Amino acid sequence: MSDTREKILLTALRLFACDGYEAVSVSAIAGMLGMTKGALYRHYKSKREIFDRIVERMVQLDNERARKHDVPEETFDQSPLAYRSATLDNIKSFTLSQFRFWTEDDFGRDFRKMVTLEQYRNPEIADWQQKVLADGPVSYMEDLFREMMAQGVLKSSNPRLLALDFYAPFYLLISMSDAPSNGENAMDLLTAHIENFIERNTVTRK
Amino acid sequence: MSDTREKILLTALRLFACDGYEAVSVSAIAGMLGMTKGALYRHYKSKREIFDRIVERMVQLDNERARKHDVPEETFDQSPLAYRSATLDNIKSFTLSQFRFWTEDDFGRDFRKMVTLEQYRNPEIADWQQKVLADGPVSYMEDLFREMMAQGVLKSSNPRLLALDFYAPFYLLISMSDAPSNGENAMDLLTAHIENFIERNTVTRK
DNA sequence: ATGATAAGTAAACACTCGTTTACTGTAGTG
DNA sequence: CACTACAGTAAACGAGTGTTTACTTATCAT
Repeated sequence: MSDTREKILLTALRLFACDGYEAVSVSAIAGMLGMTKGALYRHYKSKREIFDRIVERMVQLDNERARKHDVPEETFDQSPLAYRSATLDNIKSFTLSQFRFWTEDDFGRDFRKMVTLEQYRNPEIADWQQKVLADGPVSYMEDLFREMMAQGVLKSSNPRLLALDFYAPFYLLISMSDAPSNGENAMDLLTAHIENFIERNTVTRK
Repeated sequence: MSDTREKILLTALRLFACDGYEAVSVSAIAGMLGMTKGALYRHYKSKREIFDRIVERMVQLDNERARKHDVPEETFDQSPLAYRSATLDNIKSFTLSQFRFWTEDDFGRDFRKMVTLEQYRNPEIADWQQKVLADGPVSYMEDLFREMMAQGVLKSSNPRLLALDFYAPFYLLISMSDAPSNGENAMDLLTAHIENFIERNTVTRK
């Protein structure tokens, strides 16, 4: 069955996430699954193919999550008040969900770590890292905040700076959660940051 | 002369910063310097020793910079007003100087990248990364902000959350500066962030 | 039962790894 | 000049790399 194929992919990802692609040997992957490396080549035609299938899986997963969590169009037609609270709640829950994925979900966490280790020698990976984890989210939030300022939901200010203020703690807390010691209160800190951010930047209603 | 020894160290660091320690071969280091790997062993007794000397150098450099940029004690005796502006100016210039070091200085930038690539398999490196680049600066700023709140320089709020708000953009902009495309305006964005932060959180003087 | 198909092992392949050894210049000193 | 110390080369070492090959099982439909 193709269950072995899946186990190989996940085991390889776990090792790639810790040591990097080059430092992980085919023998190590096979050995961790209790088989010889010859058997592994029945399921993948090369070590590189495992890596490519992992990336392919993440791209697919990312598209699904983007389609699922995209801002629903119907909220635009609602009243400004409902739109405000709905959008802010959406942003908060979406952000926390994303954080959980990159820090607690096995595939998300391992893939993010692997990307971290491969970013400087693989241009495709570098692009992905910027698009999904660094510059991309900032630009996305910038556009969203600019729109919300125009609608009078957020106080007027520099939308790019505001996006940086909102997203940067998300990014730093991910890195801090990689240290085994202080990985527990990261979610609480992020939640407090988001609520603090909303309270400080929302137009006070009458 | 020991000039060759220095060239080996810097060349190895450059390669480690791109590909990671394991993925860089001794032949590659020697080849980049136009010599054979046998000659390299006249200057270092092993590949690992080069790595250790690099870390040793950074520890020493870091101690020097810490000693140099530490908050001068005399400012504590000055008037609250002078203390405030002096401290805030110090924080701003210190932060910008640090940012330049990690993004523009060859040794600082390469070492930071190498640390990024080795953090998940080297506990010593992981500790360093947290202490110098992630959790450490946040805790440091937290203590500083708590003190400044007690002295009435900053508005009262959660000092840890405030430290996160201040430092996280610094951390994210470093990552963004690694992408070759958008590495130019990072300093400007960081400057704007700091000025914005100071303006928003300083107690308005009469 | 028989043949086919898939999944596994063990060994070999050519190559590279980090490291060591034997040898070659070459500069400086008595 | 002879001697020493150093910096370099070329080659070999054993171990490990990704990959291929020949061979062994076990499952399963006809």
